[in-house]
Amino acid sequence: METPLTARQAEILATIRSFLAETGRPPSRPELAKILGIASTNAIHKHLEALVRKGAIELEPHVARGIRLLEEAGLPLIGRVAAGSPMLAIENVMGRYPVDPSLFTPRADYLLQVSGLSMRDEGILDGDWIVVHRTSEARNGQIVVARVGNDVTVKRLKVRGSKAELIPANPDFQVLHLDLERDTLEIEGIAVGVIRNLMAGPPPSRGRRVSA
Amino acid sequence: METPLTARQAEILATIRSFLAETGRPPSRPELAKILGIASTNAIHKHLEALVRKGAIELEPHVARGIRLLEEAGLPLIGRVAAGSPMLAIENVMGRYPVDPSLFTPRADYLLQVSGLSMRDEGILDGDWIVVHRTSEARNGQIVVARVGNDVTVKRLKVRGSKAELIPANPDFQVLHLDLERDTLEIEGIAVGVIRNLMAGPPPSRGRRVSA
DNA sequence: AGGGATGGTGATAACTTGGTCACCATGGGT
DNA sequence: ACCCATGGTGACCAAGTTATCACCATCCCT
Repeated sequence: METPLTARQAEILATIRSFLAETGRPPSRPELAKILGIASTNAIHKHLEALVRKGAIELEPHVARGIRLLEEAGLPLIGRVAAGSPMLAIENVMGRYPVDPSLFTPRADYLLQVSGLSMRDEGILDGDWIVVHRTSEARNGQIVVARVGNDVTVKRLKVRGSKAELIPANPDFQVLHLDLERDTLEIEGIAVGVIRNLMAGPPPSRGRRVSA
Repeated sequence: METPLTARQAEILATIRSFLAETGRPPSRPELAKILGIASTNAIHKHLEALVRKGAIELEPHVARGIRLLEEAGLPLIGRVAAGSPMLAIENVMGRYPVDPSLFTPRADYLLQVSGLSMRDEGILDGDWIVVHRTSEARNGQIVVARVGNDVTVKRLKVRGSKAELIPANPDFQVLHLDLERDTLEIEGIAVGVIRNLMAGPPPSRGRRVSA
């Protein structure tokens, strides 16, 4: 979305989305007008034109229900995270994959490819995708995606008072001890799932990836 | 689908499916007629009525593009497999989940919930879902879903001549040796992926499940 | 004070689409 | 030889739908 949508336009877009999810077909202008409590289909028409201008939808001219949503489908897969860059920065996105966010709870927001074996004993292996729910709140014992300085890491979290521990699931790796009054610990999200592609083998882990 | 579709009806259905995938909206009758090289929209109309009778689609009356596909979405999750019953028998299906078959290669056909830790060192844990591609052909070294007698099991396959081995990934479990001239080994499919729901914990593995 | 984007009413013309009728051809089953 | 389901052509109307006109109100910005 190049230009930000107004509140009303976002409402129209959300209505289109839910209509599509419920009925399996895009709404017509009269249908949209009825749902939104608008008397004239022309108001809808102009809203749709605004959404086209702002790149949110496409309209097929002279075609009934010719509305196409232009959102990117699927979840972004995050590979190596450039130092200091926000997790979802374009440079970190390796692609989008058709994973249904509602398959996991809480809702999945993105995928994070793991490198290394520090969570091996939790069944998280090199190259696996962690399914991440974006949140800054995590509870003790949850597997979190954390940012410590410039590094992004996946570990089990344990907090007691001002002391925090990031605990690997592999005796070969060391627990990371943090003093919250001195060190910065940012929670990027919590791991809600794992996806492994067993036949993806060929390119065996090229490039630095987020260390688990 | 209660009644089997004719070849032509299946073709119509496939056309609707691909039109929907490409444009995001169901086709109108004239559009279908044009794609299929049919001159009269009435032929389409009668085909659609046939598809409704056979339970393949629903039609919203007096609504443009009011075609709804009635296929079950997502992949079936197979839990415990009743002795001797085919893998996909209704009694074995615990539900359907929105997993995109094309996310894995070769294409995913169903999900199989694993019980036990016999594949622990491959990062396959108790309760994980194995993503399975249905095939009777497997190559050496692949993780297969195999039926030995009445048991369904997930193991790594190794065949040499008439001898076969089903190898667990956990030293606490034993390799299963088979003589193909005496024992029956049916390959149900190969594992192409793993999905783990980290927050699904609550019901800790109730009921017998397919042993890995 | 004026201009422009946004959000809306009401009406109309033109086109798209669904529903239906009459009629025809083919193949399988009785 | 007959019936019947399937598959198709051609034509028509009613309803659904898109597109466009004139006109109005509010808010923000210069």
